[in-house]
Amino acid sequence: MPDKAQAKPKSKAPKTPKPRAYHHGDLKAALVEAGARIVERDGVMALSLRRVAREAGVSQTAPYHHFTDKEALLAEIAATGFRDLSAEMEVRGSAIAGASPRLGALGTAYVLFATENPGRFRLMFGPLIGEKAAYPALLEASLSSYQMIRDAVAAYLEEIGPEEAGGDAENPEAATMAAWSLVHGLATLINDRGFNSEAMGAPDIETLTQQVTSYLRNGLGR
Amino acid sequence: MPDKAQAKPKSKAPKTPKPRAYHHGDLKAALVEAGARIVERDGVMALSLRRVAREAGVSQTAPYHHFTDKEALLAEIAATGFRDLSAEMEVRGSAIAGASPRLGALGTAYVLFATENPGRFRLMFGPLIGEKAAYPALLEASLSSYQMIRDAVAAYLEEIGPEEAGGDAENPEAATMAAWSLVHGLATLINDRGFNSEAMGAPDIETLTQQVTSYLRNGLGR
DNA sequence: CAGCTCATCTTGACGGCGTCAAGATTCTCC
DNA sequence: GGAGAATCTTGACGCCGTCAAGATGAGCTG
Repeated sequence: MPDKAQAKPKSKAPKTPKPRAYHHGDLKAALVEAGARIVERDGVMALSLRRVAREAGVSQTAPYHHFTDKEALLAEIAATGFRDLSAEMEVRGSAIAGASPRLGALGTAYVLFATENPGRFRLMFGPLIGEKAAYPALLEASLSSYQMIRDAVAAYLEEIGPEEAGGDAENPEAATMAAWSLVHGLATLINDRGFNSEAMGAPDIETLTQQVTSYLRNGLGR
Repeated sequence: MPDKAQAKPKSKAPKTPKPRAYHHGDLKAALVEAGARIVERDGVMALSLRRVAREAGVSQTAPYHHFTDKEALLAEIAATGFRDLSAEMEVRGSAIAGASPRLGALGTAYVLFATENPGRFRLMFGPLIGEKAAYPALLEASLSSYQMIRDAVAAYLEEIGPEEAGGDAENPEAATMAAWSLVHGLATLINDRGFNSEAMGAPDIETLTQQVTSYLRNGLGR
């Protein structure tokens, strides 16, 4: 690497404005990105720390200066998955007026994210990360996704009114659990298909999701 | 290298009534059993082929005479999981009259199996087995579990009558997908908890399951 | 600028892993 | 009882996660 002689604008600031830029630039982010690429390309089981380091162009032990162990790197990749999931739900849901179709849009976004990013989805919920709550960034990102669904469920319960929603209007946790469970189970079963996904009469994933989630909406609203 | 002049097994049964009893007795079943024990005791990630062999008292390569590779052993363990799941659903559901409570009993059995056998449950649906359809025994066992749920859903749709069930009475696949998705997602989320399972107002898993599945039943029946 | 300090990255090594190759042991069957 | 196949063992290879020790370069203080 010849020219890295690029000097930063020393015009000011004894403090570096960038967070960190030592030898590599930003190896931590590069490792997360390389890991996510491997997971999606070759599957969860093909991801090894040495492979990630190789893909990032550094030695095998370089990651240990940014992550305490392999699991910590996996947790960071999973956290980016939750952030992307939240972003996709935001994109698909924010433009839609009406709590019921908005809830359906969130479910569609959830299932679509899972089927378009199966590697990271398996990482986010699979057993490769033993204690997910041990990683604050992962916990926060997952709670953020949870709250997006919870807010949509609460808005839906409020829209249909208290006499329809029963006591759930004030405590939407159980209804949220049902909604998340439904889309999460559907996404998991689609991803681990091979069982018989085409056997049912649903042409594509989007309509299948709406078909399945409609059961819950009808149930929620009585 | 020192003396292994230990007396050989003199317990010489002339005719083995069992299907196969060569050196070990029935190593294949012993390996599956040891593997399931390790998975439940120490988690999915702690299961290695060498460890299973050690636990069964044989050398590291002995399993290769009964399974083509590690994944094949995992698939066999997962298949026993599906068989046990079907058995538990049978036990809980068969004694119950009425399609609606019977469907609820199946859901409860499903979630209880997942929470009582989290290791095997993760094996059955996690990413450790790449192509699940590549193992006939696993495929058959999982299809058998699927059909138990499908039959219960179909019976329920028939009980509530065609005008309530809509067109689903003749093709219960979508409704089955919804039912399976709901309990499967709930089981997964409970097992990977640490997020916030106690936050909602459900005391134990059984009532939580009934609470959540009641949404779907109300939805299915109108 | 000199020099210190520390974060960063490297090389080398250790034990455990999945799996193959080759040899030893034991069962089945004629 | 002997042939052949099934079963199990020892040994080895390369990849893995991770630790220890050293090299390199950035930023701070004087």
